[in-house]
Amino acid sequence: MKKQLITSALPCVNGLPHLGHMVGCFLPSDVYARWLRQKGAEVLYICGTDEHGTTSEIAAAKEGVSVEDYCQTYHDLHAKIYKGFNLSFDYFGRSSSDQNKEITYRIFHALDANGFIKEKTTQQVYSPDDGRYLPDSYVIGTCPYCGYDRAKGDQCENCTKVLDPVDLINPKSALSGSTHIEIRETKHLFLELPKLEKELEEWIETKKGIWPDIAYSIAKKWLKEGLQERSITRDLKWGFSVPKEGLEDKVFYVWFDAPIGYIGITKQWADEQPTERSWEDWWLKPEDVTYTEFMGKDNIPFHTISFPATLCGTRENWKQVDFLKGMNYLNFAGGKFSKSAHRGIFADDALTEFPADYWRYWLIANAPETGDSMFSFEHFATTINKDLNDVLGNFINRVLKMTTHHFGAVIPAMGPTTAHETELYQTLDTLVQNYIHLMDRLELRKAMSTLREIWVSGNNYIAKTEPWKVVKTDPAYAGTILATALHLIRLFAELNRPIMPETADKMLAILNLKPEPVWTVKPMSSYLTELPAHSSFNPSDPLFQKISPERVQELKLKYKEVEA
RNA sequence: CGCGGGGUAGAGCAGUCCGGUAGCUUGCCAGGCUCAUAACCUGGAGGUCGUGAGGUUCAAAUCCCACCCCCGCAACCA
Repeated sequence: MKKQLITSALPCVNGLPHLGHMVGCFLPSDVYARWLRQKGAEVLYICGTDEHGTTSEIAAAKEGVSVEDYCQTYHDLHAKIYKGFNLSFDYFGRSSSDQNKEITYRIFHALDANGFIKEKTTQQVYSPDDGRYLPDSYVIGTCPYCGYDRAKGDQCENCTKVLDPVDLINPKSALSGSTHIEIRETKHLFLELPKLEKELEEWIETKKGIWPDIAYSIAKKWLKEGLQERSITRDLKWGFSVPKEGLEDKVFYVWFDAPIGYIGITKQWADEQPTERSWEDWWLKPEDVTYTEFMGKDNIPFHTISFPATLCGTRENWKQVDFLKGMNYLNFAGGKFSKSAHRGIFADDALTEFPADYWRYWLIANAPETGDSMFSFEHFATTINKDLNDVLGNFINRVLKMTTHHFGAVIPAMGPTTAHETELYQTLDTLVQNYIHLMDRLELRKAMSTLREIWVSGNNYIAKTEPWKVVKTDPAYAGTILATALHLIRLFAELNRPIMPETADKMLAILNLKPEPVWTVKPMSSYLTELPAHSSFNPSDPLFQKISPERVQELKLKYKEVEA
């Protein structure tokens, strides 16, 4: 297997992630990274905070701290939350790192040398009282079309007309409220995307039917409309200063250096152990690497057009994305997620309510793969109660209790098997193959539905063999049944591992086992018979707890979920 | 006519590319079991597949056309 490079979209350092962000890129990428590692692949899983841009500058000013301190604080906060969700990044870096600066400059110089960078004079809004240029959306005024008096300079929220800041009547700064607004001419650099359009189109065409529809169709849409020269610099202080004569007081636009951050962060990782790690092995030897990107749909244009074009224009042999897992949005039944309005579930709050594995399972099982999906506490509670408690948790519990009661806390000896076991082996051989196939293809919801079927097959086996009866007449066969069931706990643990790592470890710990670094599927006839007889296990309390209807009501109130 | 996605049992979804008896989960009803977290297993009821007595076809959820409705995005808010 080739080396597996995995990246999750870099979260903006401002603002904390909510469930939509978790399911949009972090959790699916983590599940995939864990899955591939478990299969024995050499994986490098990269993420980090995206720190540049106007928003960081302004937010830092509001908190009265330097932008460097602000970003450090929030970077650490992000890292802590992701750790709480058990995201297994090999490195969680920063787009503002020196390493990223170095790579960004290298790429910029190559693009410039190859004639893909163009200098143009543009008109920008300047606010003398704020002492800075204003992004379009930071200029507010009266919409010339509908008269709405709080229209933003990029678009009127009331009539949805797309605007230019100069169109606004009585424009003022959204920061200071100052009405003293100037239009200044300023030089900026543009990436000449039209020159690369044909190459991009040919490349995207090779992804038809391979990438998720949403990724392919969004890329095609941009190409169909024709690419435009895209500005890669901004009049800001916070960012990488532009290494070109006459432009040193400007910085690169966040969308230029953020995707390059995947590479820069890889170098941060490599620099920690320079003798053993090489970032070039991952990014400049494309034939050795399979690269999978994860992101929400808003990120797709930048990862299918701008970033590939950026790499392509260097004429160096950069690794381009092989598979792009684009996700739709997870919405909240109570309306848009809003931290300030305390509406919706943010990642830090989520962990105070339930263990990470509850969220991980629900979010992956309900991932918005084909369309936007909705989070509601009702649905969450039903899934957790039914799938995790009744089907999986109860299976483990009934097997452990029954075995302990009749045989003590040891794995009973495995005797001759019957048609029941043969049927179980056949069912599971098929289901496990399906599960592997779906996980490999990143069809997460279908994979979870198959995983559930696998758990159900355990309960089904117990129901058919009725060990509580058999033990009275044929204790040896009852031992075989329960030994088989204990083996199932190990199987389930291995299959659960990418999704619910903590639970999987607990399940293995019950059997006094440790996760095997590499798990390879074997025929069930051998996999479900190989644990040594009479080895002890640890009876455990139920692994999951149910969520009561009262608790659901409390949560709905607390997070402002309204009735549908 | 801005762009994209969607409208399939009460709810949440699959099936649509490559037309051929409408599937899954949950909820509901009944039965089995009583080892287990009042859990588990089995069976059943429930859908004119958004609308058009539209087009193509022996056959349409699936292909074509028109229309309606919902969600998201609109390139300096990551």
